[in-house]
Amino acid sequence: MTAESLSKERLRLWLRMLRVTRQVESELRERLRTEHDSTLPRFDVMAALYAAEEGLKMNELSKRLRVSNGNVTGIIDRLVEDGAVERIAIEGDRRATRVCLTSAGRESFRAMAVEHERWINALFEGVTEEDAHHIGELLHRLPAAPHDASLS
Amino acid sequence: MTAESLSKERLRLWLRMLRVTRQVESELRERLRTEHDSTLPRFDVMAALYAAEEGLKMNELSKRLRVSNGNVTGIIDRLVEDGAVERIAIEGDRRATRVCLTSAGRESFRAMAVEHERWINALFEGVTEEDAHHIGELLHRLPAAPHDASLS
DNA sequence: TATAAACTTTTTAAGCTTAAAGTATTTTCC
DNA sequence: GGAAAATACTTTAAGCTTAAAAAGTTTATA
Repeated sequence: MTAESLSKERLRLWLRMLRVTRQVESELRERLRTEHDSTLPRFDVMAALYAAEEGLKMNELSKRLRVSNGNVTGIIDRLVEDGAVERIAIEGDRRATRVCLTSAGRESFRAMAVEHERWINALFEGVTEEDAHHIGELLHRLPAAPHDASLS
Repeated sequence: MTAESLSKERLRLWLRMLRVTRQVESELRERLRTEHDSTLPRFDVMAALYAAEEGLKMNELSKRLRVSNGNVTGIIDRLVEDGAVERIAIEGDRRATRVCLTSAGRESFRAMAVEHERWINALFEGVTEEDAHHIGELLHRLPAAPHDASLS
């Protein structure tokens, strides 16, 4: 195979991945909106906080989700308004704040997470366990393989 | 395998796809910005217009890119400002407009497209032609497989 | 031919996203 | 101790994104 055709094949693969990912994101966004009055970014933030027993600092959240600092500030602002999250001062460092789910936030997340997994399972109906495993392996060879295992 | 573990495996696959896709998008966005003073949405729109000899109506563009009408309006507004695109009245239907790349727009897109393919090829360096082909096939089983071949 | 329905696009309001600049605080190190 | 650098976060400006509403135009139909 020529380098030419390899390059084209990789480009095709990328476009296909992009299309599938956008479609799934769009479905998730729609359902979070209509069924939970929420959004995908909010869900992502809440998932990260749910997994962290003691909450996270803003910059940890930002690193973990790979989004900008300012972006996290805005999303947290809104989650605080909604009563799902609280900012807690950190002893001995007045620059930073720790962010935690409130118990209402935890409850709300649990409800979304159960459905989220159901939605994904349905959307990926055509994918067998073997397929999933196989694609997963191949994805490791793609960019952004988790250099930091804690982020994957 | 239990339905339980299949569901978990699919969820893991989704999260991995999402991570890879976001990483690649982030790289592309960064390079379009620094090297071409452009953005990914602009690139997508220009790609669609480049492929359409006679340009496209706004709603065709919107359908093809799977983004909202209002979104397309804004992107086209900015491309028109930049002189990359022009709106052309359609004979016999004063509701619609046809949108075309200007020759400056075509030239600018060509330059970006060449590099874009190079970037993807480098980012997907670890993927052989076989892999690419294989994942591509599997992706057909995922949601949003092109029901309309003209959109893939 | 009216007028209702459908279509095409833009506008609006709200939120997400980034990079860059700004503010405050802590750490480094001379 | 004090200046400089690093760190943590927020603000700002610009653009992307959506859903819903609005405005104008065309088509269907009664």
